[in-house]
Amino acid sequence: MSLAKQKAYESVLDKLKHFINDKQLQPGDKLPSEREFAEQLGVGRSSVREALRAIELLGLIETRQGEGTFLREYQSLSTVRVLSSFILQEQHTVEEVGDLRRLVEKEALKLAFKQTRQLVSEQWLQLFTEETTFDTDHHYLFFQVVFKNIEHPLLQKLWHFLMDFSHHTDFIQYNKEFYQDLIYIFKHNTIEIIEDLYEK
Amino acid sequence: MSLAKQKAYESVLDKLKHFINDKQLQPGDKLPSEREFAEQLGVGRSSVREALRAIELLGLIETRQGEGTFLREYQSLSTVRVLSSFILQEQHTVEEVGDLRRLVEKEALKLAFKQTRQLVSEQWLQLFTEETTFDTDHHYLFFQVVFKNIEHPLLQKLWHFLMDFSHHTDFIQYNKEFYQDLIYIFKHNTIEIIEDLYEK
DNA sequence: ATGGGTTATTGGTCTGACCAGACAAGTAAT
DNA sequence: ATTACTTGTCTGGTCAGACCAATAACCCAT
Repeated sequence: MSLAKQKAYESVLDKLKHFINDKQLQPGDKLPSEREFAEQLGVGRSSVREALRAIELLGLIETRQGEGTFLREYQSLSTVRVLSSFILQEQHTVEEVGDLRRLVEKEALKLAFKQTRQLVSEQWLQLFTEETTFDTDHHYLFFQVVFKNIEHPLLQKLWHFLMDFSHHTDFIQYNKEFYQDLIYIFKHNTIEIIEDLYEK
Repeated sequence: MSLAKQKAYESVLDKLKHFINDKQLQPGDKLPSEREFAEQLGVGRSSVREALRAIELLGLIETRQGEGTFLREYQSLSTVRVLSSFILQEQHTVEEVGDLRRLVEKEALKLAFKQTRQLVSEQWLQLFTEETTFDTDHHYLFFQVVFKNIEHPLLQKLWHFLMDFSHHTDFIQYNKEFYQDLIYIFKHNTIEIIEDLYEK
């Protein structure tokens, strides 16, 4: 039926995906050489390269001439840099990304509240010094604490992605009270208040 | 100093960026052919292809054999989709995807409640016939109504993606009462109840 | 053991070839 | 004149081979 014929480089990506999965490869591990992989899959080396270049641009792999191709820790920064350099201001998506980011943050806060309420609030307090500036970087650190303490890699990755996007397009604006309220809530209040905090 | 020598396909991407900018190309417009572009830039066609394949994977362009390469409307989540197919290889994420899906659905419900409460509940009622089965397909239709009525493409795309994933890995199980409760809430209650419904 | 040169391997790049899909112009049949 | 077919020429899709550049592995002389 309506099966769009898959391109060679796309099938290479699928195979690569399986390969990584089967061999349980970790970041830093070496992938097969381009020539070897091409022969294994029965495709041309150029097709393998197209696939590798694509995910290299995504920051998923790193290639070193003379050495090989290596799995990399996901660096969403590079992705965002590439994307935002192509996408000139799409106004509505910027806003929508912000919505989604706040949504994810809120849910993460609730998880943190349930799971590691005490631990998080302690680490938060350490973030505040005399000269704390409440900019995007501070926001990042603040929620970094949250995501590091909850067990939810997917939520964390999504958040990172959304943060990077915001970083390059918009500024994150919460006032000082927002963070102070959160700390107070974690110390004294109940979880329902978090919802209220985000309703405004 | 620290100029890491740029790869050919990366310089192609830069040039392409400028090209799009200079010519003020819009989504749907045609890019130069691979051969022509290669000659213009003084690089091989394979390098041009590596660049194009990379941003094709990002969903920035669309190629049609025999016709050419065309600029595409930016699909912000196509990136996430690609990344996810690589990142979501760990087993424990099936559950996490479910979490995220419920999160998105809940937020969408709240939006729908605020924006098009009446319209949604009317359309919901039409979904229930005598022989309604409460399976994944029904769940899809039920929330399809929600997402079609709220103005949030990003949330909608993310939900679609998560639904696709759930479809292939897990089944979505809510009992009949869940949907009936929602309809009742939209008719008679206040928005806070939605939160309660998801807490159980 | 150590240093240095040689060799093999890997990615980086280009070229040329051929296939397949799309399309327009030209041509033959009606 | 209209229609249907053929052909040429665009386009991307793919492959094989060649060569360069950088690194790693090896071997040998010291």
